[in-house]
Amino acid sequence: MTVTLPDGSPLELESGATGADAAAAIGPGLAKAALAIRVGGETRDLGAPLGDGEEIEIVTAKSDGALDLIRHDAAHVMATAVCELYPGTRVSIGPPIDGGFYYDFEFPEGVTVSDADLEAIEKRMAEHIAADEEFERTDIPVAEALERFREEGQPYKVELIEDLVANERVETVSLYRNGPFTDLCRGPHAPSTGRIKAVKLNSLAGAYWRGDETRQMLTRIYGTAFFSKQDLAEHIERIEQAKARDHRRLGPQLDLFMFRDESPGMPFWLPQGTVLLDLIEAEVRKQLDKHGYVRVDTPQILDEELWHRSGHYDNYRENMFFTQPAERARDEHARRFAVRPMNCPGACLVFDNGRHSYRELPLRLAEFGRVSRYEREGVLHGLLRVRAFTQDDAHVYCTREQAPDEVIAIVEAIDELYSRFGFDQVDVELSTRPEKSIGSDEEWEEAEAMLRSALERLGREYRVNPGDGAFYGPKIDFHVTDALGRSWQLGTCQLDFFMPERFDLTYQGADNQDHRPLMIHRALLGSMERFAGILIEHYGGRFPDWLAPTQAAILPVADRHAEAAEAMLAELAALGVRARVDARSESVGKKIRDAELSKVPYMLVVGDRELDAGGAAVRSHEDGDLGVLDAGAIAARLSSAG
RNA sequence: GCCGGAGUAGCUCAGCUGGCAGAGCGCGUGUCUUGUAAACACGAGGUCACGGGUUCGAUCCCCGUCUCCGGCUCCA
Repeated sequence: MTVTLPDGSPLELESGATGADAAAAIGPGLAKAALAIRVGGETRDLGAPLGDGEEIEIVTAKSDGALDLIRHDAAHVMATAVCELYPGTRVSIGPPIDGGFYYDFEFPEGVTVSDADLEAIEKRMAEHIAADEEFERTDIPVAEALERFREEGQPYKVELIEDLVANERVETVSLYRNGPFTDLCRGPHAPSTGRIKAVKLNSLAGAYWRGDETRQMLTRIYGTAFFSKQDLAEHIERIEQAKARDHRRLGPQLDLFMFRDESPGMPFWLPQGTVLLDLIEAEVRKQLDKHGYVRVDTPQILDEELWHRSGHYDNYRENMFFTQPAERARDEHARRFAVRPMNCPGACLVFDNGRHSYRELPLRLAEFGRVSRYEREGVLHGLLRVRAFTQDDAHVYCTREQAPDEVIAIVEAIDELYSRFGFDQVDVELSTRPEKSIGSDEEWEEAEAMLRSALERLGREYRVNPGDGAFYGPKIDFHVTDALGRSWQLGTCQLDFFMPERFDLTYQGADNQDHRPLMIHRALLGSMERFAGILIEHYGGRFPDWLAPTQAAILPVADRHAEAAEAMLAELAALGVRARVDARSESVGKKIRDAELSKVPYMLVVGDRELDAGGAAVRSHEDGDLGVLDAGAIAARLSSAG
């Protein structure tokens, strides 16, 4: 028979030949390097038989997806080690994931495994890898497999097989054996465990069986595997780098913000961080002005009744803080209040003030609105998941005809704003009706169609997230990719027919009749604080000149230069430069070092020579020595960079 | 909320099998008057997260609570 290689050339093989035979026929080097075979894009075991006329490709360490293959192998090896060390362990699933693999186990009653035990598991894995055990596939009938796993006391495997039968009507399943361990597995696998050249177990975590909160909590062990020790070392190095730019570390280090036990999940912004927030806000305001928004400011505490009207009480109560005045705390008939988790009801009350003509629409009400949400313990994460934050929120009231143009304008504002902060890749997601929601199917369909058509008019590619919309309407979410390649959700644009209904909002049309406006909820950055956290990580705390909370550190050489340094500070401040003076009795070297560590982009040394020249010796972190410049030249350099 | 881990000076961390609490940095004071990534000396700083228990005696062992870290679930 004949198969075709990737370069189009034919390869003659005896009928019944396998992937391994094909690799051997091409050359002994390839035979040794071969891990699997790809047939028409589908990866299979090297031992799988080939068919006449198939297009094949030998998978080696260099192929796409090869890492996933050995990481999957490594997951099996880990399960092997774990089952040996903890007899009676029930195994579940162990797939490769981005950057590594995991396997979920249920340990026998009374056994707890902790990070300290990972070393022993790793050691046992190393023995199986050194033994270079083969991965051996067998296909057996479902009935036989069920019996086998029932006998072995592996209920998770039994459940998986039962689901395969129910969902995919399979009649046989495949088993893979390596050494003493046999697992239900679709494959494919490399020929043997020795192909894993470097493996490391990272961490331990609880994980619900099948991701379901109501089901058994399993113990997940995370690890990673590579084709060389060096690749592993580089991977560890990358993780270290990500740690170094973690905003939770940089925030306190650079005096940007802090957290305190007195208010878990609610950041305290320090003077330096507040400057950063103000700078971010200024950029948002530019977009507001450009796109015809007016700003409002509404209360954070509102009557509980309002939240019943808006639907939040029914759909969002678990995440809300409630509050009442002390003297009424015990009076069950007293008015009850809630701290707002969203700004929209307040905006609706603003719209409800007075009568509106169709000529006023679209009415774009923007608010930097502080919201508070009760997030469950265990989900808080630095600035990225908090209990109180400021949304760069806005609610656009418009007619149905106006809505598509409004959505398009919002997408454009988002693109402009993100690129200002160095994010050029923006991914768009459309989320549709969730289970817990209000309104009719027809209205949801109309709203979803409206969002789709706006995206299509923009020629934007987007992904659909079924069931992920807000309870009052479908939404478009905007994601950016940061300097480390991680994706973050920022902005959102949500269409809402229902809130105007619930608040009985109307405008007077050209026909002199009352009409219901449509409402668009939108945020460009989402949470100001979260965005600041993302920016800290994106730039690793080393902000561009225009965004640095402190742009220049003025460093007097000796105590006698302090006065000149203060004069320079005043001059720069007048020119809009954010500078500070380091007047400590320390050496210049020390002051430079401290300024560098606090990631100040410019250091201005003021000594006898500079006094004569009427300026400061400028040292830039980026470009080094810039010579002596006066305040005007320094300010010009900073503003041109912005 | 769930699983695993952690909490010692402002920060980073050491502290053996239970026996009076330690370092570096930072901070304060003094000396030096500093020239492009760390001058020197001295000093102050602690309810060892909090509450209970075991013990002659607890930072250390046990129980509970709070917070943080890695995940799971959740993220409207």
